[in-house]
Parts: sequence; C-alpha cells; structure tokens
Amino acid sequence: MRQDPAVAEPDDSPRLPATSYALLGLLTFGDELTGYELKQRADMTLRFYWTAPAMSQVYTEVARLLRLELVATTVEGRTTRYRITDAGQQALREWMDTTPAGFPVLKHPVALRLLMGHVTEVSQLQTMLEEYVAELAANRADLAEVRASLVGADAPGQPFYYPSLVADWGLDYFDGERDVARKTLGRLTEAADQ
Amino acid sequence: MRQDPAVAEPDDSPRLPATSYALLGLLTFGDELTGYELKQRADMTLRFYWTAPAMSQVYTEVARLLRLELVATTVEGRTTRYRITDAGQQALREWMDTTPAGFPVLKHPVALRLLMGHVTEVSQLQTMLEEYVAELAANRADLAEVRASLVGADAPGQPFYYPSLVADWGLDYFDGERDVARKTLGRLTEAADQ
DNA sequence: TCCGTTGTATTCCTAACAGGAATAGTAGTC
DNA sequence: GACTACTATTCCTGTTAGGAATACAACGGA
Repeated sequence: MRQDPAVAEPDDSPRLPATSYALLGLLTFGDELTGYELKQRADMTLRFYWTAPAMSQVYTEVARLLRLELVATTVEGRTTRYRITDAGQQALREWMDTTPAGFPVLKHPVALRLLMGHVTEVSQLQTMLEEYVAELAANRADLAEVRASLVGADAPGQPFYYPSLVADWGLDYFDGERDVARKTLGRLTEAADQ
Repeated sequence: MRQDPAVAEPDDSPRLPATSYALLGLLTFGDELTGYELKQRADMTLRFYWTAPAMSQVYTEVARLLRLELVATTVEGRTTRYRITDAGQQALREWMDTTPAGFPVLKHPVALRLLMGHVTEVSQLQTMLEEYVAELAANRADLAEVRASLVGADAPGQPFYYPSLVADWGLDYFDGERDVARKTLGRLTEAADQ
C-alpha cells in the first residue's frame, strides 16, 4: 500500500510510507536490532495493529532508512545492527505530530464473504463464523501473552506504558469482534430455524 | 497484498486474489456494471470491510475475470458493462466454500502511533484520539446511511439480507472502536493529571 | 453560443507490499 | 558427525494503492 507518497519534499523531511515510521518506532525502545530481530519484534507487537511487514520489506526499509541517515549501523561479522539516529528521532517526532489521525484500513475476509452469503448455504456461513470465533480466541490469547510480558513496566512513565495501552485496546477489539461474530451467528441460526 | 497466489492450479479453477472474488461478488446482485460503476459500488459497500480497490485495479481485475471467462461483457459505444457468467458463479461459490475463514488484516495508524507515544507529548496523542473519534462518527454516519438504504429488502431471504448483516456488524465495530478510543483517552488524561 | 464545470469511463505509470524461495552460517543434540 | 533448528540476508514475482492523464458526454450560466 502507499499511504504517503515517498517523494522528496521541498524541505529536508521526506515523507516516508507509514511502515518506515513503524520500523523506526520499533527502534526507539533503546536497543540495536538486526533486520531479523526487527521482523521478530514486528511480529510480536506490530502485527496486531499494523501488518507485520515481510522479511524482504524489512530489509528494503532499513536500507532506505540508512540511506536517509535516519538509522545508523553497527556491523559485526556478517550481521548488521540498526539503531535510530537523532535525525531519525526528529523525523519520527515530526511524523507523529504532523500526520492527520488517519482511518484504519480493514481487510476482513469473513465480513467480505458474509456480504455475498446468498451465493452459498447458510451452514457454510455458520461454519465460517465458528472458525472465525476460534481464530479470534487464539489471537486474543497471543496478544494476552504479549500484554502479560509488559506487566511491571506498564505504568505511566515506564517504557512499556504506551505498548500496554495499545495491547489493552487490541484485547478489547478482539472481545468486541467475538461478540459481534457470535451475535451474527445467532441471527443466522434464528433465521435458518424459521 | 497477495492473499492467494494467482497461479494456475492443476484443476480448472485458478485461485484468484480475494479482491477478484470481491468484485465478482458485487456482480451477483443481478445487474451489469461498468468498471466505473463497480468502483462506485465498492466505495459504497466494500470499503467498510475490505479496501475499496483503486480504479486502476478494478479495470485490471475485470480484464482478468474476462480472460478467465468468469464475467462476460456488453459493449455499447465506448462503455463496457460486465456481468457474471455461470462459470463465475461457480468459481465464486467454490471460493466461498473451500477457503478457510481467514483473519482480518488491520492497518490502524492511530494504534500504531499510540504504540510509540513516548516520542511525543501526551497532548498530541489526546488530539489524535479526539480526531479519530470524530472520524469514527463520520464513518459511522456514512455506514448508517448505507444501512438505512437496505431497509425493506433486508429480511432473511431478501436480496439485501446479507449486506444488512454485514452493515450491522460494521456499525457495532465502529461503536466498539469509539468506546475503546474514549476509554484510552480517559486513561491518558488520568495519567497526565497525576 | 461558447465556456467552464461536473460526471462518466478508461488507461498508464510508479512505488509499496506480500510471500516465499534460496542461500548460508551457526548452534545445539542424539 | 550428521541432522535439525535458528539466525541473517537477498532475490524474485505478482498484487495492490494511488494518482495523473485522457476523453467524451451533459448541464448551467454569461
């Protein structure tokens, strides 16, 4: 996707795609990471609110960030570690402060298929919704585990305060989805029983 | 994105990306549409649960569907109308019945920026959340309008039954988001006031 | 009547993005 | 000492987003 055109601006702050800033943000927690570790951290945290970028994309992203000097590297044998630079901090801060809120983009395959439910049997839709509820539970459990790992450093002012806010948001979201999916399943069953 | 590889299968039913099936689904409501109208219908309905495909993509999609004979055309002057074929109906049905539920992909710029809230001021985050709540209200209103337009044909068995189920799902989702955003805003304010 | 605007309809281009395969070294284990 | 799992990176292909460009209606006003 192309949220922002990655075109050089007249001023010295080029607008990067949101994924660039997402990765840059993952580097603001105080450590140096390899591309591989960045991918892992993205899978751990980012994937619940953003798409976890593909490996290939992580590497092309950090290459660009390096070119723009928003990150710096420490090479050690055949592994390269990335850390955010002052310019990177500044660019991130500016992006945070000047970007309009922006509406979530959702790709919901279950809702999509429900929309054209008339092309198949009700029982098929019921199965789909049940599967979805099960997947939701699994994902909720994953996120709950992540959330639990933040406990102890999740108070205001502590390093994981904001991640904990977002994780709680995600847990509420999953619970909401579960409720709506169940409600819809109920409506389907009710209609089928008549 | 590449949900499904668009590779020809050994059997005669190639797996298409989900967006192809989404457009095919929009053609199952009984009418013939131009690419332009398909885009409009997608903006009207699809955009709440899926991304409304770009114009360019609508046209490349229908071109492929035509090549695969899943749609047929009626050319009239310089406008081309597309309708779903029997083969298209069958392909859609098969996709509906054989695809695993599939988990939603979410790109939530507000959550993303909240995750790295520590790089900016709390007031900035509060503003962002307030903007988001306002945008949610606007989107909810749009969807409510769409939902209202289905009334009268939204009972089980009627043409807009499934669209109405999905629209109700979406309304609940927006309400849930509004509640969580407000809750998070409250937590932020509480922490800032201490 | 001419002109500008709005809406319809389509095409083209570029860059972002997903997903996986390929490679290759390294560390533990049976 | 082979087998497996994990770390680390690169490459390729096709999908997707977003916008610009084109062009031809139709409509309303000066």
